[in-house]
Amino acid sequence: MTLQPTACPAVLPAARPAAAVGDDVFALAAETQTLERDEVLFYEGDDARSVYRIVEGMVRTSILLPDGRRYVVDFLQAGDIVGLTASDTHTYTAEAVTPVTLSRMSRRKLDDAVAVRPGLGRKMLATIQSDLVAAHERLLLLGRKSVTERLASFLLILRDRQPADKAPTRVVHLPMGRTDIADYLGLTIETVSRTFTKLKTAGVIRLIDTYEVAILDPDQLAVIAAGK
Amino acid sequence: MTLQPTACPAVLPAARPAAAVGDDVFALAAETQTLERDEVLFYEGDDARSVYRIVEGMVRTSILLPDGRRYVVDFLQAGDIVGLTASDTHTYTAEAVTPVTLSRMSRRKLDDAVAVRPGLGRKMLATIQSDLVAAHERLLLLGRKSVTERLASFLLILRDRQPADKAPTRVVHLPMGRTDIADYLGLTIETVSRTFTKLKTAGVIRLIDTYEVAILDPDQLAVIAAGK
DNA sequence: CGGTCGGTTGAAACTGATCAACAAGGGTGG
DNA sequence: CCACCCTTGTTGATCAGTTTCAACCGACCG
Repeated sequence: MTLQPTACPAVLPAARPAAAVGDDVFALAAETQTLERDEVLFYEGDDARSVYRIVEGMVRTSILLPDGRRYVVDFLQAGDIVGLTASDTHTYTAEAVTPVTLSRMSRRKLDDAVAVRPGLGRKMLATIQSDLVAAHERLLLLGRKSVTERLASFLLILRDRQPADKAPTRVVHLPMGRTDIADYLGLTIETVSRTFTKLKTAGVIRLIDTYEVAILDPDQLAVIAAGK
Repeated sequence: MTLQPTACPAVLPAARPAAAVGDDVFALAAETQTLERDEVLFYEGDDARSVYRIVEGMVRTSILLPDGRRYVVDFLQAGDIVGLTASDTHTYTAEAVTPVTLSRMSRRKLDDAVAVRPGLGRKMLATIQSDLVAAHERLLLLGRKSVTERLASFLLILRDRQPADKAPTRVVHLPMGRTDIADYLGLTIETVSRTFTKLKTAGVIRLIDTYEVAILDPDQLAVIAAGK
């Protein structure tokens, strides 16, 4: 029995260990649920009665400051788990960025499953530890990186998370709006927009449309993301 | 069997569940090690062969960007665990802020202990989940809070982590230098210094000396930290 | 076909960084 | 034991980057 059941991604745009927790468990006893665009799955502070595994679509998790400032914790995709927390209430709000399909499982059932299968607990531990590493990388990004470096990092993160079947991943799909990106990177929408333009002018990317970016010079983008 | 073995701190300056993992295990089979001020415990990238529990003193964990920009991940105190990672190499550097005493335990031994005592795995899970919640709060802080809000939050975090025996916690001890604080809050030392002065001038705190701050108006400080 | 929403672009204001000087300790060597 | 130096923190002046305010544009919808 070991503490490192899965290898941890070493590079900065941490690839998510897709479905690390969900694979088996959610097959057992989960009901399907769907969400419209912008529909809320749960609010920060709600009782954490269920855990969800995303089947399709994108979910955004966020935290609000009393005066309305918002911070987007993460964008979650197919295979990712939402709502897993040590607390008995959710620490963030979860909403649908696109139409979403997900499997819901009661907290109780998941706990039972963990009791029966110790390997599951280890998988959860590994998943959360990799989330923590990703959070540390985000902290470095927010605390010490310039706007351009942040956006470059963001594009690379999204590219590396994209479904593998879209093989020649030169095109990054951005299902979320500029406001979401701004709240994820700690910026304003205007600055995000300007920085996209800047990268475009520099010849590093091409803006196919608002929700589609072509990476023209991946190496250069990586250099920028790494920090000058 | 449940996923929430310990209550999760609800308020923002998350109190650390002191020694959540270490209590029992490190009593079994650990050797003591000491560090001088600024001595390195391990570097980012080193093999993660051991896990440490701090007995006394303060340790800082940090990550470097290629060009020298630094980000302080956290300040760790007596009871906290250092070096616990899912990866087989450390994802950050750990150094002594003050002279430090710690218990060292090999990764192997800890793994064995976890195998024998399933409750231990759950404790680790809870500890890491609370770390993750703390990381999310830091992300909000770095992404969306002003300088004054950040420093106020920092003082409250440190106050709430202080040993309980120093009961009327109106005085916060800052073992670390201004550079460390700046790298923790994503600022420059000049800005940190100016902001201390600003809070002092506002009558919210008093600077006893460089390493000691008296909180004159805790309510006001909390209001500032919460975001205006 | 107007209205609304989200995104882009421009100009001005502001916040925090940078550059620079100075002060206060603490340690070391004469 | 004292003088000096080196480190760390504070304060001031200027600068740069990002936000804010504002206008405009295009797409989607009713």
